[in-house]
Amino acid sequence: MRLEWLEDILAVAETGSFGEAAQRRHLTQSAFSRRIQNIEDQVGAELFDRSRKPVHLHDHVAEQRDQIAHLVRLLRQLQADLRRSGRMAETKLVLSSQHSLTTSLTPAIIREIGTHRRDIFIRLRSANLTDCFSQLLSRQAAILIVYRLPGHQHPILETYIESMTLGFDRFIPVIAPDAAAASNFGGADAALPYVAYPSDVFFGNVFDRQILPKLADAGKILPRAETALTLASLEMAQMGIGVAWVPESLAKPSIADGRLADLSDRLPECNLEVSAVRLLGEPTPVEAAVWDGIASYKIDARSDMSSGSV
Amino acid sequence: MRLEWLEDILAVAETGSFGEAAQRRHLTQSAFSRRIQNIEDQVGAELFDRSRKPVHLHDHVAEQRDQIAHLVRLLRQLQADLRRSGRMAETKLVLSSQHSLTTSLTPAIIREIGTHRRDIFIRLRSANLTDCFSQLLSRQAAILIVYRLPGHQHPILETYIESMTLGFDRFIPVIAPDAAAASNFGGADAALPYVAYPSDVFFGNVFDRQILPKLADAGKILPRAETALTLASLEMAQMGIGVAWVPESLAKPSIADGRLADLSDRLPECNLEVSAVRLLGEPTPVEAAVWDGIASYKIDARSDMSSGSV
DNA sequence: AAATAATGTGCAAATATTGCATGTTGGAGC
DNA sequence: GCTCCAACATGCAATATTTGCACATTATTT
Repeated sequence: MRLEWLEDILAVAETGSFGEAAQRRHLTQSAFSRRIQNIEDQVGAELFDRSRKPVHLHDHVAEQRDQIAHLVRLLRQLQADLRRSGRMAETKLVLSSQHSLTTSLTPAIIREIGTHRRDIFIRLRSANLTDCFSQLLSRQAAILIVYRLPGHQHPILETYIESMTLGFDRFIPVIAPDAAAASNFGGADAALPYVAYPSDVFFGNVFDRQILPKLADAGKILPRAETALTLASLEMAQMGIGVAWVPESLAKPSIADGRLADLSDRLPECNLEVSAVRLLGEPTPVEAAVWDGIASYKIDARSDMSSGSV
Repeated sequence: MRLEWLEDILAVAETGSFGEAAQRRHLTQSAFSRRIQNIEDQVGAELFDRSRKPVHLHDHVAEQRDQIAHLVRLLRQLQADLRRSGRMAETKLVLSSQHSLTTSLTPAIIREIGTHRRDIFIRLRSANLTDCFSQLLSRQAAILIVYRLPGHQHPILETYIESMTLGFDRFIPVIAPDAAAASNFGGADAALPYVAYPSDVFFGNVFDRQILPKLADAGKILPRAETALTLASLEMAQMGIGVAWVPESLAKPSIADGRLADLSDRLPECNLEVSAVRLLGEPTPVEAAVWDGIASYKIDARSDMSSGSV
């Protein structure tokens, strides 16, 4: 198995044809065709369905597509790590943050640490809440930056982890200003169109437990779209698809320049806490330094979080 | 980056020389030497220190050794999955069990499911407790078989998971029979030699919290060896290194044929619960079937667990 | 039943890999 | 410091793989 092969397979999956994939891989179509044949020989199975043109991924390959993409990332990373030649051998650290924080608070934190300790190299990963904790448990990440509901627990027992509150944020309803004007959210006539989260992601949970119960008439809300990504939800709100509940820090720039209206005075909202998490135990010196750096960066998200670059 | 290359690097890491590694990789030393040079060219960094003979891994490569081994496993697995050609596309499931259960109860469970549903293919993974939960969170495993202390919680909040008690086991002290006879465990004269677990693994925790407090004189125990693996601990007890606390189900065969003596009448022990765990949410049909199969297999570990093959 | 677009194949040139024989080099022993 | 040996590198020729080009084949469209 080779990284090249995985990239070839993904190229076909993404372009939908050998010809286009060949272009992308900088090969003639014929050479590419035989490369695929070779891959199939080596793997020992037919990967593509040639009974139709253009070719089509076999089901068992499509199933592995995410895994293949994941392995491509890991292999590239490994190559980069091997090449890095240990120049900063003992001063690197993986920090994982929840997607919705990766574009708001986390960059600011990393920048802050960078100003204090130029010798520390931080690799930022972005993932959903459970993946973040999964990375922490498997020590693929040393520190997490995640949201949590004030007064609630993290997904992992506190006996395994140490956490630190960095600041506060709000989960607020927003919508495109024209759509806000056109509709009467206080009234009970029209159903409220909104952008939903799947209930198995963090903000889906927050919505179900904190927002839904506070809605005057929960039956009168109408999911118009669903996405697991907060950024996509924000985008849909801007497009006027419906109301989206998002972290205030994320919506702040859009609200400031008028692309979004804050509806938190008319619709329910709730508070969020931003916290840093690490495993209990003996931290490495770098980990301790970064942890302390983060500690010195505690801020009030409501005023400062949007200062993180987007 | 290629799987072959990773295997080459590991071969050098494990054998400590190009010559031996070449043999293991079925190549002449000269060909192997140039392969390594080629790998270094492609990666863009020197991987081995040739200033001494035999060659020596550079630090930044040694650091990545675990990651490389991990990637080798993932790539082999991917190849197998691609080759499996979807013959059993929708009827496979990953079950992860704590190391100490992988050799006792888990095989029996899998065998049991196999008799009911020949069409289901179960892939068994073995890992430590936190890795098991990490796999569950990242959906690399659908179901876990793990120990837990009666009345205690799993490492992950119960709001995310569903668990089911399969049976009971005991965490008991054992030692080689001759060593047992030679020493007076009731008396307070001699320090008690024992095999310790690191405190960051599950059984280390169990020992610290459940066994240590019950020892008459905790100062009088003397760690003679430390291992994270229960099986290694069992082995050391058989070699007479000291007392080892292990799950009764694991020690049962050795106790039965006289290689180990059960000291639970003279030294503290505690109960363990064996449970199955899965994520809350909509299970796939296969997952539901396996869960039900496991449910029908609830047993009393004290009498039946050792029936699992070793 | 063409016409067309997508993929496969024969062939020769270019590259890459290997084994064998042999050259170099670190380090252990004196 | 010298010698020798084991460990690694390299020259070379044989072999295997990969590629582009031109063209054949096959599915889809009209």
